[in-house]
Amino acid sequence: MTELLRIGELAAAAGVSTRTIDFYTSLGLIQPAERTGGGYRLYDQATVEVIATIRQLETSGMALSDIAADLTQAVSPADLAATVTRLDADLTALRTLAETAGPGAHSLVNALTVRAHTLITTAMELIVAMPDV
Amino acid sequence: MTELLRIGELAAAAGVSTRTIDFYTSLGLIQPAERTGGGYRLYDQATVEVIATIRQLETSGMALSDIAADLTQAVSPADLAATVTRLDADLTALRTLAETAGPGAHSLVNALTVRAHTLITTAMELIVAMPDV
DNA sequence: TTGCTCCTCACGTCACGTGAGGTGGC
DNA sequence: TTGCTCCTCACGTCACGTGAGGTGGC
Repeated sequence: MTELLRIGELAAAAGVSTRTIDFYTSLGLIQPAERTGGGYRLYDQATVEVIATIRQLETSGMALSDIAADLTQAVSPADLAATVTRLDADLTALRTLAETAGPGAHSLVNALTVRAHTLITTAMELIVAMPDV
Repeated sequence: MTELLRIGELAAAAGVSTRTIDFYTSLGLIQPAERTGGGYRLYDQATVEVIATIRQLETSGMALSDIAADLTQAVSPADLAATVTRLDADLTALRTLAETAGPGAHSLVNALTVRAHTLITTAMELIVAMPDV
Protein backbone atom coordinates (compact mmCIF):
# COMPACT_ATOMS: atom_id res chain seq x y z
CA MET A 1 0.00 0.00 0.00
CA THR A 2 2.65 2.49 1.00
CA GLU A 3 4.44 3.72 -2.05
CA LEU A 4 8.19 3.83 -2.18
CA LEU A 5 9.99 6.97 -3.29
CA ARG A 6 12.96 7.42 -5.54
CA ILE A 7 15.65 9.83 -4.46
CA GLY A 8 14.25 12.76 -6.43
CA GLU A 9 10.76 12.24 -5.04
CA LEU A 10 12.05 11.92 -1.49
CA ALA A 11 14.19 15.04 -1.90
CA ALA A 12 11.19 17.03 -3.11
CA ALA A 13 8.96 15.75 -0.31
CA ALA A 14 11.57 16.47 2.36
CA GLY A 15 12.60 19.83 0.92
CA VAL A 16 16.27 19.00 0.52
CA SER A 17 18.52 18.26 -2.47
CA THR A 18 19.12 14.79 -3.88
CA ARG A 19 22.77 15.28 -2.96
CA THR A 20 21.77 15.70 0.65
CA ILE A 21 19.75 12.49 0.47
CA ASP A 22 22.84 10.85 -1.02
CA PHE A 23 24.97 12.22 1.76
CA TYR A 24 22.61 11.22 4.57
CA THR A 25 22.33 7.75 3.09
CA SER A 26 26.11 7.40 2.97
CA LEU A 27 26.25 8.30 6.65
CA GLY A 28 23.60 5.74 7.51
CA LEU A 29 21.18 8.38 8.72
CA ILE A 30 18.56 7.04 6.34
CA GLN A 31 18.38 3.79 4.38
CA PRO A 32 16.49 2.80 1.25
CA ALA A 33 13.81 0.19 1.96
CA GLU A 34 14.98 -1.59 -1.19
CA ARG A 35 16.74 -1.20 -4.52
CA THR A 36 15.43 -1.71 -8.03
CA GLY A 37 17.17 -4.18 -10.29
CA GLY A 38 19.06 -1.27 -11.79
CA GLY A 39 20.30 -0.06 -8.43
CA TYR A 40 17.87 2.80 -7.87
CA ARG A 41 17.24 3.38 -4.18
CA LEU A 42 13.63 3.24 -3.04
CA TYR A 43 12.82 4.94 0.21
CA ASP A 44 9.93 4.47 2.55
CA GLN A 45 7.62 7.47 2.86
CA ALA A 46 8.32 7.68 6.59
CA THR A 47 11.84 8.76 5.62
CA VAL A 48 10.38 12.21 5.02
CA GLU A 49 9.68 12.47 8.75
CA VAL A 50 13.06 11.05 9.62
CA ILE A 51 14.73 13.77 7.57
CA ALA A 52 12.65 16.46 9.26
CA THR A 53 13.79 15.08 12.61
CA ILE A 54 17.42 15.00 11.52
CA ARG A 55 17.20 18.65 10.48
CA GLN A 56 15.68 19.54 13.82
CA LEU A 57 18.41 17.74 15.76
CA GLU A 58 21.04 19.38 13.57
CA THR A 59 19.59 22.80 14.35
CA SER A 60 19.84 21.97 18.03
CA GLY A 61 23.55 21.40 17.53
CA MET A 62 23.84 17.63 17.36
CA ALA A 63 26.52 16.22 15.08
CA LEU A 64 25.22 13.98 12.30
CA SER A 65 27.33 11.11 13.61
CA ASP A 66 25.58 11.34 16.98
CA ILE A 67 22.19 11.46 15.32
CA ALA A 68 23.07 8.37 13.29
CA ALA A 69 24.02 6.54 16.48
CA ASP A 70 20.65 7.34 18.01
CA LEU A 71 18.67 6.44 14.93
CA THR A 72 20.06 2.94 14.73
CA GLN A 73 19.17 2.22 18.31
CA ALA A 74 16.18 0.07 19.21
CA VAL A 75 14.01 1.81 21.79
CA SER A 76 11.06 0.17 23.53
CA PRO A 77 8.00 2.09 24.73
CA ALA A 78 9.26 1.46 28.26
CA ASP A 79 12.65 2.96 27.41
CA LEU A 80 10.98 6.03 26.03
CA ALA A 81 8.72 6.38 29.06
CA ALA A 82 11.80 6.17 31.29
CA THR A 83 13.57 8.87 29.28
CA VAL A 84 10.58 11.18 29.62
CA THR A 85 10.45 10.48 33.35
CA ARG A 86 14.13 11.37 33.77
CA LEU A 87 13.67 14.63 31.95
CA ASP A 88 10.58 15.37 34.01
CA ALA A 89 12.47 14.83 37.24
CA ASP A 90 15.30 17.15 36.26
CA LEU A 91 12.86 19.74 35.06
CA THR A 92 11.30 19.79 38.52
CA ALA A 93 14.77 20.14 40.00
CA LEU A 94 15.55 22.96 37.58
CA ARG A 95 12.43 24.83 38.64
CA THR A 96 13.63 24.85 42.25
CA LEU A 97 17.24 25.55 41.35
CA ALA A 98 16.25 28.45 39.10
CA GLU A 99 15.15 30.41 42.16
CA THR A 100 18.75 30.47 43.36
CA ALA A 101 20.16 31.50 39.99
CA GLY A 102 22.25 34.65 39.82
CA PRO A 103 21.03 37.34 37.41
CA GLY A 104 23.74 36.49 34.90
CA ALA A 105 22.46 32.95 34.55
CA HIS A 106 18.79 33.72 33.83
CA SER A 107 19.06 34.48 30.17
CA LEU A 108 21.31 31.50 29.45
CA VAL A 109 19.13 29.06 31.38
CA ASN A 110 16.10 30.45 29.63
CA ALA A 111 17.72 30.01 26.24
CA LEU A 112 18.57 26.39 26.98
CA THR A 113 15.06 25.69 28.23
CA VAL A 114 13.49 27.23 25.14
CA ARG A 115 15.71 24.98 23.01
CA ALA A 116 14.68 21.94 24.98
CA HIS A 117 11.05 22.92 24.49
CA THR A 118 11.53 23.14 20.74
CA LEU A 119 12.80 19.56 20.71
CA ILE A 120 9.85 18.29 22.74
CA THR A 121 7.46 20.05 20.41
CA THR A 122 9.16 18.36 17.48
CA ALA A 123 8.83 15.00 19.20
CA MET A 124 5.10 15.52 19.60
CA GLU A 125 4.66 16.53 15.98
CA LEU A 126 6.64 13.47 14.96
CA ILE A 127 4.36 11.09 16.84
CA VAL A 128 1.34 12.62 15.17
CA ALA A 129 3.02 12.57 11.77
CA MET A 130 4.13 8.93 11.77
CA PRO A 131 1.65 6.98 13.89
CA ASP A 132 1.80 3.73 11.96
CA VAL A 133 5.45 3.22 11.15
CA MET B 1 38.92 44.39 46.27
CA THR B 2 38.49 42.13 43.30
CA GLU B 3 41.64 42.11 41.32
CA LEU B 4 41.55 42.62 37.60
CA LEU B 5 43.30 40.22 35.25
CA ARG B 6 45.39 40.87 32.20
CA ILE B 7 44.74 38.70 29.18
CA GLY B 8 47.52 36.23 29.99
CA GLU B 9 46.31 35.79 33.56
CA LEU B 10 42.71 35.35 32.46
CA ALA B 11 43.75 32.82 29.83
CA ALA B 12 45.69 30.80 32.40
CA ALA B 13 42.82 30.91 34.90
CA ALA B 14 40.24 29.90 32.30
CA GLY B 15 42.44 27.28 30.67
CA VAL B 16 42.31 28.73 27.18
CA SER B 17 44.81 30.60 24.98
CA THR B 18 45.21 34.36 24.92
CA ARG B 19 44.18 34.20 21.30
CA THR B 20 40.86 32.69 22.33
CA ILE B 21 40.36 35.48 24.87
CA ASP B 22 41.13 37.92 22.06
CA PHE B 23 38.63 36.18 19.82
CA TYR B 24 35.84 36.03 22.42
CA THR B 25 36.38 39.68 23.23
CA SER B 26 36.11 40.62 19.57
CA LEU B 27 32.78 38.79 19.41
CA GLY B 28 31.48 40.59 22.47
CA LEU B 29 31.18 37.36 24.46
CA ILE B 30 33.33 38.88 27.17
CA GLN B 31 34.40 42.45 27.83
CA PRO B 32 37.31 43.95 29.74
CA ALA B 33 36.20 45.86 32.83
CA GLU B 34 38.69 48.55 31.88
CA ARG B 35 41.87 49.35 29.98
CA THR B 36 45.23 50.57 31.22
CA GLY B 37 46.65 53.79 29.87
CA GLY B 38 48.73 51.73 27.49
CA GLY B 39 45.71 49.86 26.14
CA TYR B 40 46.07 46.60 28.06
CA ARG B 41 42.70 44.98 28.72
CA LEU B 42 41.83 44.25 32.33
CA TYR B 43 39.16 41.64 32.96
CA ASP B 44 36.99 41.01 35.95
CA GLN B 45 37.66 37.71 37.72
CA ALA B 46 34.06 36.60 37.11
CA THR B 47 35.00 36.39 33.45
CA VAL B 48 36.62 33.05 34.26
CA GLU B 49 33.16 31.62 35.02
CA VAL B 50 31.66 33.27 31.98
CA ILE B 51 34.25 31.55 29.81
CA ALA B 52 33.54 28.19 31.45
CA THR B 53 29.86 28.74 30.69
CA ILE B 54 30.56 29.67 27.10
CA ARG B 55 32.59 26.48 26.63
CA GLN B 56 29.79 24.43 28.09
CA LEU B 57 27.18 26.02 25.87
CA GLU B 58 29.44 25.50 22.87
CA THR B 59 29.69 21.83 23.73
CA SER B 60 25.92 21.70 23.87
CA GLY B 61 25.88 22.93 20.30
CA MET B 62 25.07 26.61 20.63
CA ALA B 63 26.71 28.94 18.14
CA LEU B 64 28.89 31.66 19.67
CA SER B 65 26.71 34.31 18.06
CA ASP B 66 23.65 32.87 19.79
CA ILE B 67 25.48 32.75 23.10
CA ALA B 68 26.51 36.37 22.66
CA ALA B 69 22.90 37.33 21.95
CA ASP B 70 21.68 35.53 25.06
CA LEU B 71 24.39 36.98 27.28
CA THR B 72 23.27 40.50 26.49
CA GLN B 73 19.58 39.73 27.03
CA ALA B 74 17.73 40.54 30.23
CA VAL B 75 15.46 37.73 31.43
CA SER B 76 13.53 38.03 34.68
CA PRO B 77 13.07 35.14 37.10
CA ALA B 78 9.36 35.22 36.20
CA ASP B 79 10.18 34.88 32.50
CA LEU B 80 12.33 31.88 33.24
CA ALA B 81 9.70 30.27 35.46
CA ALA B 82 7.14 30.70 32.68
CA THR B 83 9.46 29.04 30.16
CA VAL B 84 9.95 26.07 32.47
CA THR B 85 6.20 25.79 32.99
CA ARG B 86 5.55 25.72 29.25
CA LEU B 87 8.07 22.94 28.77
CA ASP B 88 6.62 21.04 31.70
CA ALA B 89 3.14 21.19 30.23
CA ASP B 90 4.26 19.86 26.86
CA LEU B 91 6.29 17.16 28.52
CA THR B 92 3.14 15.92 30.24
CA ALA B 93 1.37 15.95 26.91
CA LEU B 94 4.26 14.06 25.30
CA ARG B 95 4.04 11.35 27.93
CA THR B 96 0.44 10.64 27.00
CA LEU B 97 1.04 10.98 23.31
CA ALA B 98 4.02 8.61 23.43
CA GLU B 99 1.70 5.72 24.20
CA THR B 100 0.15 6.11 20.77
CA ALA B 101 3.51 6.33 18.99
CA GLY B 102 4.24 3.86 16.23
CA PRO B 103 7.34 1.69 16.62
CA GLY B 104 9.30 3.71 14.08
CA ALA B 105 8.86 6.86 16.11
CA HIS B 106 10.21 5.55 19.39
CA SER B 107 13.92 5.97 18.76
CA LEU B 108 13.46 9.39 17.20
CA VAL B 109 11.27 10.66 20.02
CA ASN B 110 13.71 9.17 22.49
CA ALA B 111 16.66 10.88 20.79
CA LEU B 112 14.87 14.23 20.88
CA THR B 113 13.97 13.75 24.54
CA VAL B 114 17.51 12.75 25.51
CA ARG B 115 18.79 15.78 23.69
CA ALA B 116 16.32 18.00 25.56
CA HIS B 117 17.47 16.40 28.79
CA THR B 118 21.09 17.23 28.00
CA LEU B 119 20.17 20.88 27.61
CA ILE B 120 18.30 20.92 30.91
CA THR B 121 21.24 19.28 32.65
CA THR B 122 23.53 21.94 31.21
CA ALA B 123 21.16 24.62 32.49
CA MET B 124 21.31 23.15 35.99
CA GLU B 125 25.10 22.97 35.98
CA LEU B 126 25.20 26.53 34.79
CA ILE B 127 23.13 27.79 37.72
CA VAL B 128 25.44 26.02 40.14
CA ALA B 129 28.58 27.30 38.41
CA MET B 130 27.68 30.98 38.30
CA PRO B 131 25.48 31.75 41.31
CA ASP B 132 26.65 35.29 41.98
CA VAL B 133 27.14 36.88 38.62
C1' DT C 1 15.99 10.38 -26.67
C1' DT C 2 15.06 12.48 -22.25
C1' DG C 3 15.48 12.96 -17.66
C1' DC C 4 16.64 10.29 -13.60
C1' DT C 5 19.95 7.92 -10.79
C1' DC C 6 24.47 5.89 -9.22
C1' DC C 7 29.08 6.63 -7.61
C1' DT C 8 33.33 9.08 -6.76
C1' DC C 9 36.57 12.67 -6.24
C1' DA C 10 37.28 17.11 -5.46
C1' DC C 11 35.83 21.63 -4.16
C1' DG C 12 32.98 25.24 -1.44
C1' DT C 13 31.45 27.30 2.85
C1' DC C 14 30.90 28.46 7.43
C1' DA C 15 32.19 28.44 12.29
C1' DC C 16 35.88 28.48 15.25
C1' DG C 17 39.80 29.37 16.21
C1' DT C 18 45.32 30.02 15.50
C1' DG C 19 49.95 31.75 13.53
C1' DA C 20 52.75 35.25 12.69
C1' DG C 21 54.59 39.68 12.55
C1' DG C 22 55.25 44.34 13.57
C1' DT C 23 54.13 47.51 17.58
C1' DG C 24 54.41 49.67 21.98
C1' DG C 25 53.74 49.35 27.17
C1' DC C 26 55.87 47.24 31.53
C1' DT D 1 66.40 43.94 27.96
C1' DT D 2 62.70 40.67 28.66
C1' DG D 3 58.36 39.08 28.32
C1' DC D 4 53.67 40.80 27.81
C1' DT D 5 50.09 42.84 25.06
C1' DC D 6 47.70 45.05 21.01
C1' DC D 7 45.98 44.61 16.41
C1' DT D 8 45.46 42.72 11.83
C1' DC D 9 45.64 39.68 8.05
C1' DA D 10 45.95 35.35 6.63
C1' DC D 11 45.90 30.47 7.28
C1' DG D 12 44.30 25.80 9.44
C1' DT D 13 40.69 22.52 10.55
C1' DC D 14 36.52 20.23 10.91
C1' DA D 15 31.66 19.44 9.80
C1' DC D 16 28.48 19.65 6.33
C1' DG D 17 27.38 19.55 2.36
C1' DT D 18 27.72 20.46 -3.20
C1' DG D 19 29.56 20.31 -8.19
C1' DA D 20 30.76 17.85 -11.82
C1' DG D 21 31.45 14.13 -14.73
C1' DG D 22 31.13 9.69 -16.54
C1' DT D 23 27.71 5.74 -16.19
C1' DG D 24 23.71 2.98 -16.83
C1' DG D 25 18.59 2.25 -15.89
C1' DC D 26 13.78 4.05 -17.24
